[in-house]
Amino acid sequence: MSVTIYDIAEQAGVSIATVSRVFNQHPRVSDRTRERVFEVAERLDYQPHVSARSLARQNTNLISAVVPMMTSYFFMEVIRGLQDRLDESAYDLLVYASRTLGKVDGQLARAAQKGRADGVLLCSTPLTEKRLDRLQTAATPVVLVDSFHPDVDSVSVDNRRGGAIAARHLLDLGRERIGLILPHLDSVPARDRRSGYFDAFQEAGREVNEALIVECGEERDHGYSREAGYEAMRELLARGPRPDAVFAASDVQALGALKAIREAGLHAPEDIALVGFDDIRTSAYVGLSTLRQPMYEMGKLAIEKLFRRIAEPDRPPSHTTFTPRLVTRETTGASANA
Amino acid sequence: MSVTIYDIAEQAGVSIATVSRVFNQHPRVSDRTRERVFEVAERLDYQPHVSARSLARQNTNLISAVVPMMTSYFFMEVIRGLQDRLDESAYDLLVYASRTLGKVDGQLARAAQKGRADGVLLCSTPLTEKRLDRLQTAATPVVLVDSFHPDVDSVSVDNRRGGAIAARHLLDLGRERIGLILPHLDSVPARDRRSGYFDAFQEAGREVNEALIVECGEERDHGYSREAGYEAMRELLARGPRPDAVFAASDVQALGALKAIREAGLHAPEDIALVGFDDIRTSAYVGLSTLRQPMYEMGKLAIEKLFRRIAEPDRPPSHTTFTPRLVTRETTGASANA
DNA sequence: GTCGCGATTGAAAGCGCTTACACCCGCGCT
DNA sequence: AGCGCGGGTGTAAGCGCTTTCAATCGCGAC
Repeated sequence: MSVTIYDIAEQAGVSIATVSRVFNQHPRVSDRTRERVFEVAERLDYQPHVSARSLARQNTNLISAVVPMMTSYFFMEVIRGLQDRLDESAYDLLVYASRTLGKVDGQLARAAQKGRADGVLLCSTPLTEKRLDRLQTAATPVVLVDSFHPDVDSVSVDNRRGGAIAARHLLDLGRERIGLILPHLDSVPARDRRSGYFDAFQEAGREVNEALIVECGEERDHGYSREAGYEAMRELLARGPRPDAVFAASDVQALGALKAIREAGLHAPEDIALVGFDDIRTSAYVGLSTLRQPMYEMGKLAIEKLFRRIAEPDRPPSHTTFTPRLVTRETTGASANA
Repeated sequence: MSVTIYDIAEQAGVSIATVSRVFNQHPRVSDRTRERVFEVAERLDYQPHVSARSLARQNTNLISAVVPMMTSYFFMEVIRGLQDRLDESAYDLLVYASRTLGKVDGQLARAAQKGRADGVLLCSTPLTEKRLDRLQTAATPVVLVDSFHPDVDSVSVDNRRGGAIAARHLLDLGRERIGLILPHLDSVPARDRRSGYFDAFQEAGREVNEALIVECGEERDHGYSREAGYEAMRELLARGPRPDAVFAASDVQALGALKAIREAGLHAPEDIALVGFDDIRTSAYVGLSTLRQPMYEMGKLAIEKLFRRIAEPDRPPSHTTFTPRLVTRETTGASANA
């Protein structure tokens, strides 16, 4: 049906081996033959068949990225980083996204199926032993993004440190009653940010007031939602002596919290200083102080690491941790400049 | 190296054909053999090799999506729709994203390469004859998203109608001097929204005042940026008798415009009513009136159409146009309720 | 004039799977 | 007893490409 190397070989009067060599830039092909082959290929509008090539070469030039909750700005940016790096290579990107963490194992299975891709990027997903097993029997190179395992390459953010920076910032402002709004604690980053919050108090020689901590029980989006933040803030305001500062472990929640604050007739930062985490787009717009992660760079680096591992499967695992950067805006008293 | 059907055939005491049949749910396999094969496969941890299967079957179970400017919320949602629909199928998604329209042809070439994918989704990209040619010689089924060509399936939004609705809304508010902020006019949706704006004036028997139309010349993101909107609004304010309403052809621009309005000491909607287009996340948050497109549904439907076309390559092209829905919020006088 | 060598090329064996075709077998019929 | 039939299975020919190995051809060196 469609044109193959056989057609080209025939019309160019050479063997298919030679045609293949031409397309693979094999050095030992005479210039004359090369030109002839190219000429015929052009004329017939030849395109190599990807699957055939993959089968013969035993590689796919494909990278799969498993990305739960891709809706978030975080992953958008990460993926942008991936793409930009991949653009410079011959690899294409297979995206396995899902709304829930529950589907991750299914996606991972598909992503790492034999002959599917040359490498897998696993994002924001704890690497259980079972998952590791699957990946190892599949012998697929993996890089973890926003997650950690000692035996596997990873690119992540020091969420704990970030949490500490956030809490510290609020402490530095002289606030006394600093609340904490958390997503569902199944989320590893959430737990780490929480730990950081505790760290900051400890360092400052202050006691954490557990009454000021609210965890969203919501399943949907793991509690990473505006609504969850809104409810949490209302809860916090209802509970009793009101906080004079709040660290929301994600920006979407912080935005919900901000709404609750305003509805209560209060103001940020005067009545309640507010810090989020992530630096999503809206944050800049509304002047929310937050912790920014180098998402784009993480994406680029992840691909970089994956390439390195594909090239040298036996190199020791490498881990990179970025420290999130505090971005102070109106909600903690910086003057407007968004 | 890794386990193949030969290994299974050997250990199960059958031929490779039978093993293959078992995995393809071929009806004519005795229950006993089937069980034996499954048992061995399980034990050896067998996984079919994707490329080999693709080559033999001449299909890939892959769909490629070419998505310029994926950063936008619009595409996030579209992709979410794609994913949700694909999840129910055996297909995986290949994403070709790029920041600029300039790379689209390269991406399209890769996306539609022979043996790469069973179908292509081309988003927000005018289908030139050259592109159509390439796709037709590749014989790859295509569905256009947010773009139109009579010969090819498409799912799109009636941008012209949307533009008219927006302008009409402002006219209905009794505004006299209604400005228009446009992205770069290379963008087809931008041109259509502009036409709609003209339509509304015509219908209302009113004259368009060209002095109130500003087009962003910016190349980056095709002028779909906050900065572009900001500059455009300042330009508009500087030009002379100031508008009492503005239709910004995209929300990001509208947000920039809103900032410029506030900086000028003015208020929306009192001094200047503002309508955007897209309903990005931040819009709900800041109370920007806008036109909402059913992005998620578009994604789902696009896949649906692609599947249908893959199944029946010769069916006549089908076109679906969604009409964007006006969402009125504070910037055109609705009371706060975000 | 012959030999050896490197540069070119072709033949053919895969890569792992699907599938058309043929074969075998046991069954119910006549 | 002989026949046709259909379920269950194996054989083998691809799918379109890569790559090893060997063959061929000049060409300069002897």
